[in-house]
Amino acid sequence: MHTFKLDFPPDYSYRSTIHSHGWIQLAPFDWNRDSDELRYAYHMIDGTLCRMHIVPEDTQLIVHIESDGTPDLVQVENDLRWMLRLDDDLSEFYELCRRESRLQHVPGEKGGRLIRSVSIWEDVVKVITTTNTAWSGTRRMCQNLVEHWGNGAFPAAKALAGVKIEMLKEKGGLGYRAPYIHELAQAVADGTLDLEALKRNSLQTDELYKFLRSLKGVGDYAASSILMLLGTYSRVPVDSIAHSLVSKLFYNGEPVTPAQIRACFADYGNFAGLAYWCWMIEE
DNA sequence: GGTAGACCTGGACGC
DNA sequence: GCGTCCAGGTCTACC
Repeated sequence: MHTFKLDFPPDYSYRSTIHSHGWIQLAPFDWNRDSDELRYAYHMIDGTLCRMHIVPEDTQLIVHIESDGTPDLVQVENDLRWMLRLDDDLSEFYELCRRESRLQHVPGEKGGRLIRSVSIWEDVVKVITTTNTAWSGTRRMCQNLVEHWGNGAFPAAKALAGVKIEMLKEKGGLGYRAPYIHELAQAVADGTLDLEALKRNSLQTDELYKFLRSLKGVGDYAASSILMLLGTYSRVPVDSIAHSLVSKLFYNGEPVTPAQIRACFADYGNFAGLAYWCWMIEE
């Protein structure tokens, strides 16, 4: 067992971050309501299984690491900083929030940091499992993947690439998404696709969006959601919730189009998606 | 470029 | 308990 501490940046809230969206309800995340402890397991680059126990204490995080090998603690810290967005600067977004009554609470709550998985691979697969299903279905699919092919962590692309599509449908409960996720796993596993490079990307939003849309199973909503997880917030992820929210708030319950939804948040420019998100979770 | 239908699953509902 | 319907995004074929 290894233990280290991480200091919070001044405008950081651990609670707001882990509750920023539903990710901590998806395996391998495991949140303890009473202690606020967050557990998470993942395979490091060298394949070592790393289990984290994260406990907040004043302005610090106490991080306990269990591993079946000798973990590279520098890498673990970097992965954790990515996952909990400890290095994100949202000051520009907070300035916008202060001018909008519905978002004025966001800077005070130090909100807007969307928790994410350690790997882009895991987040892309998870976003695909959110599509065309209820949240309970997403939770079930993620749980199945972790249980059957991840040894307690989210399965590596290599692990899923070797599984038959029929098995992904049957045991994973992925349904028609199984071939999409299988194809993605194969491309990542054989090196054709380097999703992790997106962490260091310098692509323009449009190029990044176009690239994500080229992945099977990733449509407009999924690509926009993945962009948000990558820290690019200019696109609103238009799903059924967005339709009903915008319809209720701005169009008197009348049906709305995706263009009308985007137009409602256009003033937020590079933060349109994040503004929508903070707006939506408040409703 | 826009539209219709298929994809898959679980949950709600009626019988 | 069983059957039917619906919600939830994306893909493909077609116009």
